[in-house]
Amino acid sequence: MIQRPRGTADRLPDVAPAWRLVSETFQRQCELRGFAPISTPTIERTELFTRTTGDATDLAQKEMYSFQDRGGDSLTLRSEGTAPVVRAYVQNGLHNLPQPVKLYYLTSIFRYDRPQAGRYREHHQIGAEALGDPSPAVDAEVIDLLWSTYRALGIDDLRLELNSLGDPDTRPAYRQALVDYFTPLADRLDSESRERLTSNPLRILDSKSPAVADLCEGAPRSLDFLGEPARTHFDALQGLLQSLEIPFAVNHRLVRGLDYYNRTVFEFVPPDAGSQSTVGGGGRYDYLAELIGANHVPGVGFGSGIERVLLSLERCGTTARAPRAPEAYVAPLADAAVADAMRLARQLRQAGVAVECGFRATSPRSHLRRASRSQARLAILIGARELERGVVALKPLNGAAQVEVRHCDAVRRIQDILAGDP
RNA sequence: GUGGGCGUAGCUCAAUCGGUUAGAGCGUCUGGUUGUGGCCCAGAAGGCUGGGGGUUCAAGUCCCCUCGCUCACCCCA
Repeated sequence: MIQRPRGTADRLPDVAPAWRLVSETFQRQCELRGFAPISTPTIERTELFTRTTGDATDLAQKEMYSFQDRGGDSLTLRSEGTAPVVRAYVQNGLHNLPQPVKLYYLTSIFRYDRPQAGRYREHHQIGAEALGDPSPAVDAEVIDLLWSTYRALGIDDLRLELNSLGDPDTRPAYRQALVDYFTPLADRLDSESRERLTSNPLRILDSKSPAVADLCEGAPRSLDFLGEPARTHFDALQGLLQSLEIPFAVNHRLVRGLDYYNRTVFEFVPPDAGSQSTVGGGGRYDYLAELIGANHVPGVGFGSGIERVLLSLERCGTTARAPRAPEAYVAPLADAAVADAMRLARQLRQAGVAVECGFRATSPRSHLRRASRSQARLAILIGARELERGVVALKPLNGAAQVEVRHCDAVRRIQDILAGDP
């Protein structure tokens, strides 16, 4: 049998309540802050991702779902949320709106990677981007949005880690300092880190190898290389987070996996920090727009994996409320009653009553079994007898007595019964 | 891309040393005398034992390959 592609998932109805809780909670937090929804295409030109993400990143080197379309263009399934939003901002002239432009999205992300716990080839992210304003307050606002979303979901055990990577004019000096530090220690680095010494020295700091981690302890810190504006920005951000009472810890080894970040980077990580444990993360990317050939547009944002938020939700014991159960169940007992049953069901639904309809004429026993299992509070029976006399039988499923009402009064009487009036 | 574990019904699991027609619980469907639910009872449907090859008189069981799932590495969310 044909099965779903590796690393993808069918989302069955039983997970819908939790999923909806996450998306609605996030949406509400966004709207409380004036963030507006945006969606971008599932496919983008491949260069959008390769030029922004960075050539040396794993994402660009081996994780993109790229293909040629029939016209010969190279397209890529969205591998990351930020670059498409920046592209859309520029392409649609959103710089003509009051700045910053605050946007949010809920979207699928595709990365060709080996699946494991909390990691999929297609996963989903909630994300937000604030474009057009370089102020540290915008960084704080964006972090507050994500933090508040987690809190509103009952997730209170994530650790916020923070760092600043500085600006492009100071990055080379820091990069060189790292190279100078690690080069004499090269024989103690693993092969991957040795390669990064030339390709992407910052990412050595990210290594989980214990031996490399030890070496990182003594490595130069990005904060010591910040220029004056970046320094001021970072200090201001920390002050704002403190006044918002959002706890955080500076992590000198936090560098993030995408190259376009400058200044602020942050991650929310769970306490049982496994290896791929980031629940959400982001940062500032003031030079991203230029990478795709646009004018300068400062920006800051984040992405958070919904599947991982769901894991945190479970860990913290948050449960979503069950979906609405049908209130009434309409049971045709004779073939001639099916049309009537469906018509009555429609009238009830138009009146706002959730109704499940039995589709096949069968025994009362069978219908009532279904009605019970459907959680409906009331069964509405229509058989040959009822048709003949222009009535329907209403049977409350809580054991109360069955009553007969005229067909033309049915909707009103049913609403009364469901409302609790006799 | 690398390594470990696991693949039997929709789900959770049995099946002795390699031995007859692969079973159970749950779930699903049907029925339990006239048109009345839950509980209970009965019955039915549902399996190429992931797939392919090999060893053997005989394979769910042993061997090889492959696919899938899963966990970890790498990396990300």
